[in-house]
Amino acid sequence: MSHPVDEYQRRLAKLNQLKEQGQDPFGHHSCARTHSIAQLHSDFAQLEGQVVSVAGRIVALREHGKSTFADLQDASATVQIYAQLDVLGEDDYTHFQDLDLGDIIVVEGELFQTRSDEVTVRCAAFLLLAKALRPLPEKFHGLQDQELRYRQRYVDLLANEQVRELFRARSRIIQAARDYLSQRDFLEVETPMLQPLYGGAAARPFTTYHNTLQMQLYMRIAPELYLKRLIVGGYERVFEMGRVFRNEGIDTRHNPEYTLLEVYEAYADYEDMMTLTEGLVGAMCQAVHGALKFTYQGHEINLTPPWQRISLLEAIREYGGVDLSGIESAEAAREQAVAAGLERQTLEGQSLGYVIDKLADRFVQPQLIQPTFITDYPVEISPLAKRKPDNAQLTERFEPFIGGIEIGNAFSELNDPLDQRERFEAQAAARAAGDEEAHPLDEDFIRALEYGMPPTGGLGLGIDRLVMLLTDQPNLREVIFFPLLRPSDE
RNA sequence: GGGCCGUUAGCUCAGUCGGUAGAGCAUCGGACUUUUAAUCCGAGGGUCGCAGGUUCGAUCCCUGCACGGCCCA
Repeated sequence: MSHPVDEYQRRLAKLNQLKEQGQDPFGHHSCARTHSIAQLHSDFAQLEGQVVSVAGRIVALREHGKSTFADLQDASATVQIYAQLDVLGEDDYTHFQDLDLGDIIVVEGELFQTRSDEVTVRCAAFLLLAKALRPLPEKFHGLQDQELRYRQRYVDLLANEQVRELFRARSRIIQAARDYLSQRDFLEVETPMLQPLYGGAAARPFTTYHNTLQMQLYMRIAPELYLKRLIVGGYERVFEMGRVFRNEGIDTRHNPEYTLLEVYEAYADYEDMMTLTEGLVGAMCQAVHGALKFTYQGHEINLTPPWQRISLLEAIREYGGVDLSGIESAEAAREQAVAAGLERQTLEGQSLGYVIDKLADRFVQPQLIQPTFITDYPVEISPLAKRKPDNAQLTERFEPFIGGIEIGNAFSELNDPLDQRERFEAQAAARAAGDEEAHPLDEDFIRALEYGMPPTGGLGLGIDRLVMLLTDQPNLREVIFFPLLRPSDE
């Protein structure tokens, strides 16, 4: 080799050499596995001395001249393979030595223990099932570069066991939520992701186009308005867990597409939704911690019900030191907010409810480490929630917070079609005034309410954020397999 | 959108008060039949993110850009 050859070229040459010898690693191979690798360990007492067949990726190679050790990894575990010249014969042993880190093989041989008690397969035969043309990341540190980890999650996963485990935890958490609801007779349903009109949240949508129908469509920002139509239709307990799409910024707690759980229960109200939230989030926590306690970024968090309940205005007074009692105009609230340290510019022209919400975001939310329900949100920022019986300016709504993070939103659903129309009209006015997150008016949804919707409690939970909390991750992107990134140059 | 930080070998990271760079792992060659972050001997591998500027000379200083991270909006 007069010229330096890079690793990819080296491996490609090996692949071509194999093909010339009549072997195609990517061809059809029967790879009858007798056991998962985890079974070799768990059932070693029974399997010792027997011939087993396991398959996986080579993640380590230790060559000793006339014998070679390899570590083979499948989805369940890792096991050591021992290849010996006098067992395999010269040709096969040479082929074994030609294997590279990352190659995927199937190995057959007797199971034994080395003198240091390592469970090991004595390789009697092996077959290359897939050639890895690219080298693995560094074996001890794995792949650390955050950008690469997200862009090439497959490498992150194959190199970092803790990342594989993290996403298994995500799956268990989601399964726990489904089980919890199914056991309580909630029906899992599916509603449109492509919608002619979007609604159910304050957010800007992604827009798309249907060619044949020649119409603009929106990716849903929430399933809410469809799920409530199903309550009108007579189902009493429904839920949907699925992706929603919001055309807004990306940060440690926002990804443009994320997984939202929405639950609706007829003949229930927002207080029932608090109880449901406590039970549901508790079950999700149990699924990964086996208890109602966990640690998030150094904070001990206890999910034992009942969670703290405090109204939005009380919370602002208690946690933020801003007393808005008696304040009725947006201007007066804005002055208070600016005095407290909010930027005037962001509050200009906004409603009283908006100012209150911003005060809470800034001064209250970060302090809500233990699970807390903030209740009684202003009606102008809650266009789908029922008003409080004793105060028409507030709604029967709450947001749950854990670890300083908002994890959901819930209310007694507004079922008065006449009030709903007025709310939509107020939203239209807000939109005309420049609020791009205001709801468009959905005539068909009002018509559905006009057929009569029973009193209903509704709950939305941000699944990614809950997973982030329950797995102690500081960044939402850590719990989304393929977070959205700008394309790189390469 | 703003501020701060990062981008050096395939990977993990050092480093150069401005004189074109190092380690470990990985790779290649040699030794080694119970090792396991194997060990020992030897070797190759870099447009130091991209583009300009300052300078005799830039990976290092300056400006812009790209991508990412953290914080703020």
